[in-house]
Amino acid sequence: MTVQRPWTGAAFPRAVLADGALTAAPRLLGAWLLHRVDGTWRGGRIVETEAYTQDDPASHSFGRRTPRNEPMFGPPGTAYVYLSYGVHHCFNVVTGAKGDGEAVLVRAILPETGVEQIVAARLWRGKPPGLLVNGPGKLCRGLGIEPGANGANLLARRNHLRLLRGKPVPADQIEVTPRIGITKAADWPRRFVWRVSP
DNA sequence: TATTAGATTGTCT
DNA sequence: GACAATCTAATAT
Repeated sequence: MTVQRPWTGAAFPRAVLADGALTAAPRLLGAWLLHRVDGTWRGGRIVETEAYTQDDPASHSFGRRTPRNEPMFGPPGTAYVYLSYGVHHCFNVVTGAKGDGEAVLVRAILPETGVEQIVAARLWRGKPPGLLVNGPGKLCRGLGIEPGANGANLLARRNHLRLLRGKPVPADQIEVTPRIGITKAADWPRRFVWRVSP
């Protein structure tokens, strides 16, 4: 089934995000992430997430509150975008109550609208990328998410960067694994993947 | 096919 | 000054 105009859907429920990153991360699978660039919506359903909480040594919010991690302490539904390795940007959905330093890193989506633009944006030295936008850096490049989106409200209807409610993914289709690319708390099972089974 | 090195810059110590 | 929630291309096998 293909949804023709996903951007007309309802915003993702704020209450789920307010419940915290550990609850929200699996619930965000199947939700729609959409970004309007030059009048065209790019996006698709989220298929991979990671949870980061304040008591987590791997989280940017671990320890003290700084200018960089400030958005993570904002209200649920806020966007947190940061520069990774001086090269890539990564996109998070802030969770927990305002004042809690929590977020869910969105690592991958299934491109379902604006696919041509996504593919074009990901061109790298003339080589065409695969269809699945897997990897947080590639996701931001493909969707055109930039630092300007940092702190934006993802649940506001008029925004260009939006998070919409999707059909919840059954628990038996969710795989839980350790997170990718971290050195601290590397064995914590806080990565959630929507196992796309045929 | 698997492993490794290099890019590149904001942030915090 | 060290390091990082990554990605790509090159090299080795």
